[in-house]
Amino acid sequence: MKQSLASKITPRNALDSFKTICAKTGIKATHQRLQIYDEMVKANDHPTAEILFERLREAMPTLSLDTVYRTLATFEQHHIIKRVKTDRHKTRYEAKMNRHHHFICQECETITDFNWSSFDKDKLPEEVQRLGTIIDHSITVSGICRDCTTNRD
Amino acid sequence: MKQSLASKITPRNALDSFKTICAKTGIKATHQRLQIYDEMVKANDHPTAEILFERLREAMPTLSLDTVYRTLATFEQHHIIKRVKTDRHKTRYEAKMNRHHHFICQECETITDFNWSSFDKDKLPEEVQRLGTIIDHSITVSGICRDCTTNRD
DNA sequence: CTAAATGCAAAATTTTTGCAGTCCC
DNA sequence: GGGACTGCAAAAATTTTGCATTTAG
Repeated sequence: MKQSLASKITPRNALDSFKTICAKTGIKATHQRLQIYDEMVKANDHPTAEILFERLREAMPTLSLDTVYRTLATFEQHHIIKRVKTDRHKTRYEAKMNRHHHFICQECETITDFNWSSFDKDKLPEEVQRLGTIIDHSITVSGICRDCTTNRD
Repeated sequence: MKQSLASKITPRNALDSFKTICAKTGIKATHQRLQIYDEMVKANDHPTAEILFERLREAMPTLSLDTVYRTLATFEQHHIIKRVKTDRHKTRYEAKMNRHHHFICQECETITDFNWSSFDKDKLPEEVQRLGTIIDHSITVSGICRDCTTNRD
């Protein structure tokens, strides 16, 4: 996989680096985008567009939900963030761009990242490579998280 | 993973076996469910609820889309079919219940199944097992399929 | 300046729900 | 017969779009 622009950026210098990302991708560094990106980098809970909107609204009362949607779509196109595939309908997003995998709780919908470096080193089977050009791949584990298991009747 | 009820059923005897599935799961074997299940077993293109509805409508003019949604939800609850996670909004479904993985074309949204038995034999890392009870897991590969690569300008 | 981005409102898309009637077990 | 299921219509939920205005480069 191609090294992504955002992969070297830590929360600490996210705001400083965002202008560089914009310069490289050719998108404009607006106030809204800056804030949305910052919030995405801080978030480790794979928020939906709506959740992100609620978080940002406090500091930006005039922000509109459609701008959040449009911005996230733009970020995704430029590989600044990723969509996360879940079984549910609401699309969720993450700014963590290095390779990792997801555990998704079927009960509470919490998404937890995990690493599996020995898997990451493996090549995908020939059969898959023949299907086309591979851009990305990851493992999704679905189950019931510890919290939900404990809290069950 | 627990062996699913539908996994031994081939298209040939799908209709015959559907009543058995219903008996085991305790759901009623209605005409609509029979037809929807049959269509799902025949389909190898991971259709959406709407596409399935269109296919069935010819033979069942009074079928309604909400019944298709409700039926697919019921089937999913009883592990008769699975939802397929895609980046896009429309939920897609499949009746192939044995372990396999997906290649999803980012251009045409075609989902192609592939097998990777050596991966399937591996245990997930300890780190993941600690997150909770694992129900299922699979690999999603995203890329551009051969057809889309060829047809590009 | 100018093309791109935003906010507002309205629409489009996808999925769910209430209810009255129908059908399986 | 009784509870589960269906169809209809209407609503809910999620995402997208058109347009006038504002803003970054």
